Amino acid sequence: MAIKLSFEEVYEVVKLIPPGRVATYGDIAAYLGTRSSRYVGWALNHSHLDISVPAHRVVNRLGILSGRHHFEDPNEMAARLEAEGIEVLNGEKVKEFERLRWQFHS
DNA sequence: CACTTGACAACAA
DNA sequence: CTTGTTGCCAAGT
Repeated sequence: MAIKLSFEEVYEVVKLIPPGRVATYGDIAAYLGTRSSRYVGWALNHSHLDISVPAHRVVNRLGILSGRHHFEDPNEMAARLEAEGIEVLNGEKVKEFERLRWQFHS
């Protein structure tokens, strides 16, 4: 499907992440052809208006749920991941992140 | 156009 | 662990 514009580009990429997998801001940025991971996070910040965007599958390069504070309940992000079979340590870090990390366009 | 802001990344101290 | 700097780049003001 054709990539749209700006924020929607990020949304579309995030939607490509299958359940039980996660991706980093840097990976998404690279897939979009930019090196600005900040842009991805910033776009995701506006994604609250679009519930179809699985923002809980996006973590920083360490596998930390750095965006959990932006959910209404910080625990919800980890809860959603666990519901998909992803183990979360201390409710903030994805277990075996390197193995679960989704790689776009192999 | 100039400046600031970000759910980042990588490094320095 | 913390704080700070630099790079990055679209959107907001």
